[in-house]
Amino acid sequence: MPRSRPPLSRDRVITAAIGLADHAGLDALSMRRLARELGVEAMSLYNHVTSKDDLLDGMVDAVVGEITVPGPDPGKDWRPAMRQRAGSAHAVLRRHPWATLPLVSRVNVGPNMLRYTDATIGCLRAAGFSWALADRAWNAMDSHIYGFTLQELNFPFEAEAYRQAARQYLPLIPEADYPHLHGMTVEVMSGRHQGIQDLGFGLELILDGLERLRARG
Amino acid sequence: MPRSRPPLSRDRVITAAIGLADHAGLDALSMRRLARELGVEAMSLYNHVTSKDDLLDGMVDAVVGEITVPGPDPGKDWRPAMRQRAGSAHAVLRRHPWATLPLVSRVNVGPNMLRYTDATIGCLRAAGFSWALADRAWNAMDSHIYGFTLQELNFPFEAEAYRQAARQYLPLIPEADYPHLHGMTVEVMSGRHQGIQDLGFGLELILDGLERLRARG
DNA sequence: CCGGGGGACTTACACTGTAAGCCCGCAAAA
DNA sequence: TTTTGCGGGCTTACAGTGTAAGTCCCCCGG
Repeated sequence: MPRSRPPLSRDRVITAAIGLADHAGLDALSMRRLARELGVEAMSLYNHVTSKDDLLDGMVDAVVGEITVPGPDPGKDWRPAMRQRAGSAHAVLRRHPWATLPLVSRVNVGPNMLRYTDATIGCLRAAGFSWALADRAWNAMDSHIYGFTLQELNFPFEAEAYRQAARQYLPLIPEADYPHLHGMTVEVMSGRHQGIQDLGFGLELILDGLERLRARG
Repeated sequence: MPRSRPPLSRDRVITAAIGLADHAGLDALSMRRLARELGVEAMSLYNHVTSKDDLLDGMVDAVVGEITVPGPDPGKDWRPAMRQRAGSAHAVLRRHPWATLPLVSRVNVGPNMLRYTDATIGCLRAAGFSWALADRAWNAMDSHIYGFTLQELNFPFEAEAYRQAARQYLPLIPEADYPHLHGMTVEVMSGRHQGIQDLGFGLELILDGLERLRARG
């Protein structure tokens, strides 16, 4: 006898949707498929979610909830807190590769998102940033985090796979037409420097610049 | 008598698709709708485009073709060339607001894209960047450009409209729960500093940091 | 014991991308 | 001039999408 399944709920729907997107991609997330995963019919989902967009908003906010929020008092140096914030956001977005696009391409005002940005602004303010500078600083750091993560998602993560990809693309990049890009590709293939960039490189440039502006008052 | 329309071609299809996406949004771009716009049936498009993804690739590459490419020799200072490149990319992506997402979320190897990155790398190399540093520099700058543009697209452009938006969102941000974000929102509403950020702020931080690294060799 | 309501269900609609096959008109070959 | 081939537009069809509307049943409070 099929035991009566646990009752549906908004949380169960969102959690299942995240799981589905995680291992089958966002394209595979359709209301019918998600319902099947939950042992339910498609239209039943609409008792807990007003639309697919609403579902997506819930998914994104749940993912943002996984990010470690910076503490309110950064102490003498605010930069470690921001490094940790960026690292955590990046790690979470890597765990849910589908999430970055909806995160950056729609306004999100879920509770986790609000808490996340509130903590960030609070940390900057406590470190002595003016409102205006905190706004710009937050914007610059997030631009980097999201932009970097998006670019990174298009490429293989492992160094060896990255070299393979370079070799695969090389025929598309004849030296006569694109000498510098060709050279860069060969350089990557050689392994002399792996193309895997780290988030920290650009982030440190930004943090250093911000610290100078902050100190200047 | 209806004069026979000009013959279809890949370029005509792509150009019409860009026009449609520009003024009706990417969601409105369906093969049937695009065909109607061209006075043709949907399936006819497939004689010039292998799939909708192929069409999207073509559209993105055409948009990238509008970006002004940096010259090969930056002279004494490479930074003006990169400023101009970033500004041009940003302006183009603002002209085609739908384009940033497909640009960052898929691998693009169209001729314009290749030319664009080739010129960028060439410019950095000519300025004395090592392969490795040029790669990281390029990555950091593009992360900022794309991340910034994406964030910006979610908000109104005009200062007054921005203040309006802040006022509209304020009820969602009770001071008790989100004191700092609330404070920031009030600050924006007051007009003491307009939330409109400029691309240059973060970009200059990155350029300065890169110049230091370059000079250090 | 008897409503009433919440939640899952069925059906239906307009729309999507695109595979398969038809058919006409024009250009090159005979 | 006639024949032939074929490129490019056309029609039809299919599986899949989000979701509006309406039905039914079960459980819980009065």
